[in-house]
Amino acid sequence: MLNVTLKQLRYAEALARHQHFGRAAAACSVTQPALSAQIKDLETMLGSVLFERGARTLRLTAFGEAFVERVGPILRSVDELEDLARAAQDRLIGRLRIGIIPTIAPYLLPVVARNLTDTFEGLDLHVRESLTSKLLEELAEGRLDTAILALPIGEPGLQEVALFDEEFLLVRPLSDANKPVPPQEALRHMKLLLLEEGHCFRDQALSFCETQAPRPREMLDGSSLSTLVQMVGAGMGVTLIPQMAASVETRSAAVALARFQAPQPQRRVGMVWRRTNPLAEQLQQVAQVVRDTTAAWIAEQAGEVEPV
Amino acid sequence: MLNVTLKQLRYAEALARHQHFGRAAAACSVTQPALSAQIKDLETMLGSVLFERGARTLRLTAFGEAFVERVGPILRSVDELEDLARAAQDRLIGRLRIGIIPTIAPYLLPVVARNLTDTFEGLDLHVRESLTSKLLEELAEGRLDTAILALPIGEPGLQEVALFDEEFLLVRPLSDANKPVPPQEALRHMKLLLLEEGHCFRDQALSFCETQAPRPREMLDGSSLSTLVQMVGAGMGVTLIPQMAASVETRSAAVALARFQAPQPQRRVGMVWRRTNPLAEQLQQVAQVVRDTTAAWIAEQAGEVEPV
DNA sequence: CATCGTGATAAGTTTTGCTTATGTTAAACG
DNA sequence: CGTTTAACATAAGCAAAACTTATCACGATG
Repeated sequence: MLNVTLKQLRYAEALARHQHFGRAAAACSVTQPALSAQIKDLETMLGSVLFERGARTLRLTAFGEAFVERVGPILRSVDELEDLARAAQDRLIGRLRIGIIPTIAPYLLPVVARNLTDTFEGLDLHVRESLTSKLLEELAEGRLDTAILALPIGEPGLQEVALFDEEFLLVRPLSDANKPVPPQEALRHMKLLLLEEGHCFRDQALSFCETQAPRPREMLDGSSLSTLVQMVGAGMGVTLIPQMAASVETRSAAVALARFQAPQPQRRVGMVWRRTNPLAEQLQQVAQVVRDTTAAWIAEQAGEVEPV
Repeated sequence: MLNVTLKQLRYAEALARHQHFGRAAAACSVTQPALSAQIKDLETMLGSVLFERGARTLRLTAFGEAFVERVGPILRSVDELEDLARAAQDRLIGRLRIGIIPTIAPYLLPVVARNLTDTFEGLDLHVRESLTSKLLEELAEGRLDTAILALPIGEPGLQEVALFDEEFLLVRPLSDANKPVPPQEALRHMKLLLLEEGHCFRDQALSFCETQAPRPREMLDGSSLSTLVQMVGAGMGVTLIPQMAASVETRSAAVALARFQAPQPQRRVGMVWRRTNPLAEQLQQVAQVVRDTTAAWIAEQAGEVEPV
């Protein structure tokens, strides 16, 4: 089998340009015999002579001309390849596929997406909104680079980093606004509206209410926090929402927000990725951008709810 | 400077295809450490990881995917390069630029061109018709591969091979058809029509007539043998034409052909090329095709002129 | 917990490729 | 017409690259 090397192609191109072994060799930073040998090897492999050596002239054969004509584009493509690498090595660049759970995505995305694409110029951000289980599956299959969800996950193959903690707030009908905040244990007797099965936020809420066995009879499942809040506004019950959703979701509903006394329910939001992902360092940078973006924002939203 | 090799690109492509170091290595006919090392070197040079190694899974990084996507076309181009060489090595193929002098071209070309393109399938024949001096110049400059002209040339850098010898015939007005053929020395007193300056055939004719100094007064210069013959038919004088031109040029003119007694004037037609031309062997084959084609043809034309 | 699959690493050997020095050939020059 | 010069080929020696075999390390799996 033939075994042409890029070196030979570079030498051949130089020789074609300079029409002179010595100068071509100098241009390639090697000595003339080195270049001569490579050209000779190349010609031997090809079975045809590329260069017609005269005593004082060097000229391409017809075949050599056709050959060199094709060599140029090849070498340029290889150079592009090296450029591609150089462009990618320092900062995160190109496609980043990030999954976010539904109780985070709509609130986090608007403030974070802009900062990410500003920080990482040339970043091609792909976001997928799915339940935790599906995100973890896609992460394992390599169809996602990272995911933002509620910690802990506890998968051994996944690296977890915390982004921020946030409280859960009680959402009541506006008519209840001035009532005292019920203690934790009182919740189990109230009509608690929850997200449908599969949302981790549902489990976290149930956990806080110390309601071991879900009682489907009494709870209407909503497919989004937005729906739940509207249901509360209609007097169908109460619900919990994470703090980051508060200002958005309660703006257009007749509901009142209340903060629980300690122990306050809360969740830890974090980012995960495969431990084997070589973009780990860049993903840490992404995590930091999210942290920086959300830190002030979370605090600001907390101030909107009087501590009751 | 980066120094990516084709070998690395081939290994990377194989690894991307097989998703497995061992199998990719086998496909490349090397051992796994060899392939591993090359991939590692490649990644180090690029400054980015191409493959994400899991314990049981191997997956392309986003960068690796973009990289391999570009590698395919490059490797295919290189393979095409090797195909090009294989196609060219056995027989003459591709462009052949051949120069022919005007007193040969129109007669030789029709019978030879067909035979050449039949013999050398895929031959791309380019013919240039010029005077000897211009042909030699173009040959030296590499703008022609070979030339067919009258020998000898005597250039040290040129290889000469004979193709055939041919007589010069006397062209007289038809009214002179039955007169005896004038002896060589009588020609200098006749009104001899010749080609314009620069044609070697002019010099050869003059040489035969032993007319050292051309006498422009008495000679009208024609730019082609065809014109000369027509002038003879109009009674303006006599001329000489090479045998191969005889049947074509005298068919439509009121002239008579006559063969000289010994010593008959003649010329040797041959082929020349640069000694450094690597196509020498193939050019010898071309010469042989021309010889074979013309041998019978010259003899046949000779029979048309009675030996007087 | 032991085993297996898989890639990384180590040591040793072959191959490649480079450099310096010298040979060869043909054109150019006096 | 012999000498010089230009230019590529060849030779010898050496350094670096690349391959092979053998072994290690690690995580998944039963």
